Amino acid sequence: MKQRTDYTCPLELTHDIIRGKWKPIILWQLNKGTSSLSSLEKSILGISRKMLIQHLKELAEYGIVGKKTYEGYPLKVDYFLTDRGRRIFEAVSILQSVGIELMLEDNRGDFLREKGLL
Amino acid sequence: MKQRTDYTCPLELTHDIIRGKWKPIILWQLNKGTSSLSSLEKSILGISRKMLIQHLKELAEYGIVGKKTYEGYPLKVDYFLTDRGRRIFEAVSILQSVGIELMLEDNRGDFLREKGLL
DNA sequence: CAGCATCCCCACTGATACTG
DNA sequence: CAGTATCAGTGGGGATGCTG
Repeated sequence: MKQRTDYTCPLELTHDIIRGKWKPIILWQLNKGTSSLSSLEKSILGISRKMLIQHLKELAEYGIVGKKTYEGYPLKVDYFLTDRGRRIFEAVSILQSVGIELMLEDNRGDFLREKGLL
Repeated sequence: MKQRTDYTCPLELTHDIIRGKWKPIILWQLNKGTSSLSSLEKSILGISRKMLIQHLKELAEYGIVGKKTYEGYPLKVDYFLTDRGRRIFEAVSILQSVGIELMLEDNRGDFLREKGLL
């Protein structure tokens, strides 16, 4: 993600980092314990492998996610939330609760039930 | 902002709403009490009037900001955070603290001092 | 002071195919 | 299974000028 050069506030820096379309849902899945590329890919509706990797890399650059690579075949890599990632997750968690509220108002309770959120 | 059609999670809905480049800083300024278009414009470095209005409108559509128009000339309009907006502000507030942390690590303490954040 | 209309660019994203 | 490379589209956002 492109970073702006003039800031009014530090929050713009963080926002530029997590603006990416899939960033919050990636953090959400990581927090749930999903840790491999392929399981992340399967758990996130509509994401492509390219974007998944790109977003994970950006999140790692800013110390929001960590990565552990294991030796040998088949290849195995675990992604996880860092302490900082867990702090950002708190913000994502608020987005989730507001999202549920918005969907309820919009008569999308069926979706929420499907997902086991109601 | 374009909304996706397939969701893994309600948080993606909220994220699509606040993804806009200036949305968080607008919420931040509104929470500080900045309420008119022109004062918002002046307080946010780099924003254009077009984007400011567009983002305010989108935030209003989802009940995150409210708008009060006064009669008479000169025109006067006040924007403000709704209850929902204040909840989202909690998330923005987390972004702010992480942003400060990131800037400190990146030796940008001078910027923070200029802004009175240190 | 508040807000709308247009034109235009490029950054973000998606699709597809290939490699260790 | 994890990751890279390339090409193409599109819509988000910047600039500018006009209106109530």
